[in-house]
Amino acid sequence: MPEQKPETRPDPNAVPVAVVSRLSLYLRELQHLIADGKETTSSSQLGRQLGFTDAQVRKDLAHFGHFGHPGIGYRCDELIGAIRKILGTDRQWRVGLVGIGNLGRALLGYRGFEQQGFRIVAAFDNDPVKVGTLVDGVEVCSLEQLGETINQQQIELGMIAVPAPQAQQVADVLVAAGIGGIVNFAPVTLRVSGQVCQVGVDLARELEQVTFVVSNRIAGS
Amino acid sequence: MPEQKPETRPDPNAVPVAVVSRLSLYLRELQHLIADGKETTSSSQLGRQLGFTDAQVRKDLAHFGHFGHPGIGYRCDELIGAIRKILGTDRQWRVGLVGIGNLGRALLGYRGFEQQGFRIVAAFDNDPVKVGTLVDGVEVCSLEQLGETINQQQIELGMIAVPAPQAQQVADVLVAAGIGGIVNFAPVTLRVSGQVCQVGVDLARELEQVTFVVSNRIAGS
DNA sequence: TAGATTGTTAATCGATTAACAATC
DNA sequence: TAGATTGTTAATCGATTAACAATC
Repeated sequence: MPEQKPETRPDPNAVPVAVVSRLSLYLRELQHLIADGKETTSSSQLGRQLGFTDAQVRKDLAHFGHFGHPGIGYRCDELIGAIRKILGTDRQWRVGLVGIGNLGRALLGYRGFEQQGFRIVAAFDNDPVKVGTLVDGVEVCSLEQLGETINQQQIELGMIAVPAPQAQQVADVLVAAGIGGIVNFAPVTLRVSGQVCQVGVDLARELEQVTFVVSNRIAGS
Repeated sequence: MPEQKPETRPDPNAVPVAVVSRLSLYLRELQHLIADGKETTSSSQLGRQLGFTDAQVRKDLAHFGHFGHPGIGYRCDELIGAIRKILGTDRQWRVGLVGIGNLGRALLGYRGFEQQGFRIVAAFDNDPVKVGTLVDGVEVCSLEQLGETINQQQIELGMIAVPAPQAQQVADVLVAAGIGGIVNFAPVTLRVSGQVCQVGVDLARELEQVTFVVSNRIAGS
């Protein structure tokens, strides 16, 4: 009797983070292709546009299943659906935003989130002047209500946009409230339980990557 | 006669980008240590706090010189100076910001840039209502003045915070004006001349990295 | 069919880690 | 000195690329 063919559902820990990060890029590119009226694409086209080899594109996708059609390529809409399912963005995610300063306000107003399935449903700040006000249609709550609201509103993801010194204690509250994952915009490395996924975004750091290249290019040439 | 010992100035292309990206993290951590009154640290301490091995910390730094003291470790202020020099942030950089929407305004107000040596000296938008106004002390100029102003104001770096469909043409103008590097916040892959360093920051993409982990953790456990 | 393109294996390449002599 | 920690080499590990049979 043949063994039951096991579902190709790889241990997510076995998938390199670099692969997942490229998956998002493939998704963006496919969305652009669809917008341009393209029905299908190929690993070499995707690779060319993003600066990868065709082999890498195929290998990355092969981690998760067979999405292509030999001789044809990939159907854009099919692959978009597949990648969204892999990334978990085939549904809406309820997001809580902590810190309504300059950056927080921008995140609240940023249209790019909704397009990809993210909805900021609650905002928090400890400035009494801001609490109770409506920013982009979302009411600002006090930080004291953070844990409580996470549960009531069924918030699954948190974004931290508070000043660096406050970021860790906000993270602690989010974790205690059972948040699933955190995107942290404060320039500190957070210590969170291994149960909670954390990604850090440091805007100045991105600029530093550029200055390294620019400085050394000028010096070297 | 002994050969002139060549300056340890490695081909910047030979330094993996991952190393440079960690350099920024070391810098942040060292700044926190200084703020806490610490004078010295060690590769194992830095590694522990950031989640790397001690060997990796030493190897990364060894790409650029000998900054440590055997038996002692690293002097925080010394290493901060060394890393800033490597990253090129031992001086101020003049930055131009294109796109004064939600995100652009936040970038203008973000304090984290100045702390690391970045100064936004010009802002651009093609909305006539915004042109001429003052945002965070910076006058908003028309996009038509972009190329001209880059040169007059000696702007070396550009940040793009316009909607995705306009990002490429903004990048083209920046490149034509001789910009050194670009940080792009629009969710598109820009095509720029190889002479210009480009880094992309896609906020939704960061969230997708989190949802991947959260989705699959829940599914798997 | 001929041409195109996938999924996958094996080979290559590069990055991380472990270990240790040199140093303070 | 003994203990601590670096810088560096060699060994390991993992990721990328090249190549090609299978497929449409």
